[in-house]
Amino acid sequence: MLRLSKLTDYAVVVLTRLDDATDGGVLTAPGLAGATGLAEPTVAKVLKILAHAGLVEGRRGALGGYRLTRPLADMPLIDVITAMDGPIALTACVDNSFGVCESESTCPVRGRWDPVNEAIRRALSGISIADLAGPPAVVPHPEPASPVFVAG
Amino acid sequence: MLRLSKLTDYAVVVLTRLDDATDGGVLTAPGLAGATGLAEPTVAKVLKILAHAGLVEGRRGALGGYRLTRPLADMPLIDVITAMDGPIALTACVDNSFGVCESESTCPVRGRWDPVNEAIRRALSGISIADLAGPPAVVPHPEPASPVFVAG
DNA sequence: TGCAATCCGGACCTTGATGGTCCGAATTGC
DNA sequence: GCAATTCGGACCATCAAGGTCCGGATTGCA
Ligand code: SF4
Ligand code: SF4
Repeated sequence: MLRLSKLTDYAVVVLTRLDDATDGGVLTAPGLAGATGLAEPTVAKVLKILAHAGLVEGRRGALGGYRLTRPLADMPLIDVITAMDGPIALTACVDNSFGVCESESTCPVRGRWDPVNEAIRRALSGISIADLAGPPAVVPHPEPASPVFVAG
Repeated sequence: MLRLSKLTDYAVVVLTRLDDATDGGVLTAPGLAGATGLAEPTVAKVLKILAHAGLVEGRRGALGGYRLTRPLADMPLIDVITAMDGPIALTACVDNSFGVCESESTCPVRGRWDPVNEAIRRALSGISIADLAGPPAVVPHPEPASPVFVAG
């Protein structure tokens, strides 16, 4: 259903909670688990992946924990999605991938999905995590469609 | 990876092939399978789902087959995705769904995904199947981001 | 110096959805 | 009446995602 993975969803929740203590302090994985209501191993896994992508920073040892590397306003949503779910790729044939699709030779839409991917990437790049956690942002219907393709 | 299902991809392929004979004629499922290089049962399944959604029309009996109900230019991509993969729903908490998420009570981003869904829906509504099958449509980078949220 | 707390990395298994296949029933043209 | 074709549903296999667990490394404290 064009649904992103649960881990990505949890990542956003954890990131917003992690914003509660950004002033030098760190939060532990069990602490975040308790704050978010998620299972501890799951939160730990999410934090590990986020740390691997550089979105959060982990400090080991006693009094260790996780800390944001950037304010949430400077963290676009696409970065989180890319970190958790991998790059945006609606179909198997992206960029220059071969051999993944059985009918790549006779397919008339071979490589035509790239603009669609670009459109979604652009839509997701304009949204930051702060927008998802901030005040009840209103959607003002800015423009009807902003067409991506030029009519041939 | 924010990837839509293969069936949706195949649906687009079948639809573009189905456009080859729209002038009253119909195409059979095995014929389309041969033209697309996909397995016959898979094509049949795709056509059944598309027929159920009203995107194609099936005629039974001898000399039966499938036919497009609309030109591809009037068939936005989101209709095909909705027909195959169901409605666009990035997370479990869409609109007014309860009980699906375990941490729906303590989640700070509860319901905040709806604008994101809207953004993607809008991006996908501006693209038709004809754009995917037509000439090598150029992407002109119309606007940088077209922000969905208003800065609070 | 020893100990406890915490992150780190990987491997493992379980589950759910998806993809793919098949068969019987209904319908239409000859 | 017969053959051809779609229609509808059920069925099973496969795969990736979700979730869990353990050992090792690092840091602060007594
Ligand atoms: S080659 Fe065609 S069928 Fe294969 S993944 Fe690309 S668009 Fe889909
Ligand atoms: S309530 Fe929160 S955690 Fe649950 S699906 Fe919605 S955004 Fe995700």
